[in-house]
Amino acid sequence: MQVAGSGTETQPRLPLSRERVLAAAIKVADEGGLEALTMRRLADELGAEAMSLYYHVAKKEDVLDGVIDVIVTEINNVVGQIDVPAREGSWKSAVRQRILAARQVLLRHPWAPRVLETRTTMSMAVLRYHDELVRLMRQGGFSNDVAHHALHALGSRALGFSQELFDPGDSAGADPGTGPQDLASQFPHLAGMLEEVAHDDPDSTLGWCDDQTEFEFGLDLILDGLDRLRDGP
Amino acid sequence: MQVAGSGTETQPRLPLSRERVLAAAIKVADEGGLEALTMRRLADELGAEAMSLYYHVAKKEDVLDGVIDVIVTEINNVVGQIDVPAREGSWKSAVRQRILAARQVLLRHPWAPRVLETRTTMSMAVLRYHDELVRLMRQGGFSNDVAHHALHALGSRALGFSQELFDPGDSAGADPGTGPQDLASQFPHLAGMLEEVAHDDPDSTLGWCDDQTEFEFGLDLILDGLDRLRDGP
DNA sequence: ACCTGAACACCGTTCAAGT
DNA sequence: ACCTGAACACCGTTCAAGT
Repeated sequence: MQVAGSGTETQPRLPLSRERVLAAAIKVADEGGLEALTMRRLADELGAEAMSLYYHVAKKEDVLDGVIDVIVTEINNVVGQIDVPAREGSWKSAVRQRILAARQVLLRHPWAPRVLETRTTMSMAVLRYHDELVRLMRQGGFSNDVAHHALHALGSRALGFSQELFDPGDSAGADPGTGPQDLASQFPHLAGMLEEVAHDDPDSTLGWCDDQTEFEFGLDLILDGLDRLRDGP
Repeated sequence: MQVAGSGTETQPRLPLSRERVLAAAIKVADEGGLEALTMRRLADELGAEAMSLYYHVAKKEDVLDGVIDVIVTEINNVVGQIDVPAREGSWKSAVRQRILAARQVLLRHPWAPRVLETRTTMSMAVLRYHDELVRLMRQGGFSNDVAHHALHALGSRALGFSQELFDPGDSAGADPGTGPQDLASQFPHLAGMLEEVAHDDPDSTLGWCDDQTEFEFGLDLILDGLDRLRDGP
């Protein structure tokens, strides 16, 4: 039902813009997953035709680039409100806090890491985020060389997620005998491990078995290792 | 030009099979990248029609599952030839060797990690690979609990690759002033770091800036950290 | 300037039909 | 049993045309 208006002003719909397109893209992906994000469904969300989008974005890849920029900018805003450490040795908790804050943002957009990984051009926002990490590490006493290694070692963990290829809590474990042979007997060490740790893990995050506890374990392992390397490789 | 044959036997082309389809899929992706791997081009490679593939595989996802299984099986074969450690404390080099061997296989299929990450069902071959890692860690004195954490901490590194969101050697660095403002002044800490490390990195591997040295640095950081946790969290 | 309809070249997949 | 042609529902994208 269209509000026809009184006279000459015609505003049947607020006009499209790059910002509106990107916001709608995030909404569509949040609600329907990444496979729902097509140009046609994105246009639907905006009450327009697919072809109209091309006036505001170059192509679909441009939408994906833009969407990542919006999300990482949000991360930068959240992270910018975290205090910089006063003490010298507190680089670790400062970096840790930022990474966990970034993670909180990405948890609201579980599809975003997959898009982030496929970007070929470096987003300004991603550069800014890492620039800040380097600053904190330098202030914490790192050499440039170790800071550089640190960025590589952290990899995608720097932005708050990690790739889990293997989900111990899912396919093996629990009830054995789901396969042609008994899984537990095919993979005895894995099965034994899972039996003992009783990996009950109801929170699946970011789509992989990558829950908060395990993420922090891996993160701290790396941060502790880096801490030992300060002031020299 | 078809070899017509002498009489009644008609073998214009060896018949399709799941194995042939998967082998062709790997070939197509190796040669043309992941975006080249469509059902139609895959059929072309086999001298058949796209629709014929569906007699041997259920759907495209099945092709991707199968292709990963083939590659990780190859990894398992390579890794199976590595000696198991005699000494007790050598778990680390045993795991390290396996991971670096897995990496060598994946380096020949740079598109494979991206497919691996999107699998929803756990491959038997991936289970087997991780079962072996757990075995080595248990023999090396790890508790099941720490071994479990270790798998999570390694994440995709266990199979020889890591996600690099940020490529210091690429967009920033080198010649400044490519953007609207000077990149080096926008990201001073990053620029300073890059200037000092003079990151000349001609080998791009797996498609990300994730070269052998940096991969091993991150891997060793994690393995060393794990070593300290043996026999207790 | 902003938006659209029709059209193009491609997808994955189904299904009835061929041998 | 194995393979195929025609067809369907969907993509991203172009381009000339509308306001």
